Amino acid sequence: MKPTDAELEILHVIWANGPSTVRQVHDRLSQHRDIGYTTALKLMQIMHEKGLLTRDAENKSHLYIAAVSEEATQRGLVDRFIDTAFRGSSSKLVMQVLGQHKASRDELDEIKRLLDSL
Amino acid sequence: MKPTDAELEILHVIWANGPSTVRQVHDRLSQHRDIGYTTALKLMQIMHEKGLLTRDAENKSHLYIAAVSEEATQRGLVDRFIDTAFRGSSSKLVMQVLGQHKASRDELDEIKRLLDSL
DNA sequence: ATGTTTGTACGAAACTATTCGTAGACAGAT
DNA sequence: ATCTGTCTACGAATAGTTTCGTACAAACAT
Repeated sequence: MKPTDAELEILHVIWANGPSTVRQVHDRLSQHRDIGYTTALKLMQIMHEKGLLTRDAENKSHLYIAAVSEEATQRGLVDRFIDTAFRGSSSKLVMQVLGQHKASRDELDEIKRLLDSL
Repeated sequence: MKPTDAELEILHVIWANGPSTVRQVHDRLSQHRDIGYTTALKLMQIMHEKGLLTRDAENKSHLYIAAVSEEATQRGLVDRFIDTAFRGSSSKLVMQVLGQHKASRDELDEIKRLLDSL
């Protein structure tokens, strides 16, 4: 249910580009780090078994499709992260992030708008 | 450098209670979940090897002391989390958290104050 | 038709995290 | 002295992740 780090990398590629072949995903990943083609393939096969990806095997090169949405996945990850790293305190996490990372003025404004609506 | 989930559990206990024996940590962890005494011991020994804990071995029951601060540890975890789960967008993470988790009015006010100061 | 490229499938190695059993040291009680 | 309880140390089983080598099938080019 919880994607591993390597699985998340692949999900991000597919979320960004839509349904993709192993070749396409591997090409993308290779730009950032060393990873063998069969490694990407194996990961995507495992993700298929786990239900993270579905696939269309009509053509020789199968097309892999995200079976989980970015939103829902991130929600689950955030939940877990708040529990393990911040013992359940979401506001502590927010304070940490805002104190640490510089967001652009636009982003800050967007956050402020959201805050006012709560 | 990056504590695992089980290691974080232990760090949280020690951050909260100060230097502790294995017995004390285990008693605390047992309240929440099943965990053998020797499992806690082994984890804390490994954390000692890794440099996450130091220890005072004067007495028979060693006293384990956090070698990393809660702040610094969480900062590292957040950095990594933003990268892997949100591809570097800290504001997306904040939006997610605020949209999803209800913080108290006081917490929201505190966050707003922080935002205004940025 | 044969060799090259491109793909999937399978299995295993390397690594890490988690778990606990067993052994042995040591202190205190009888 | 010996028994009991508490502690550390050690090692090993298990499970999950990440990695890739090897094998084999299919498509394509010559």
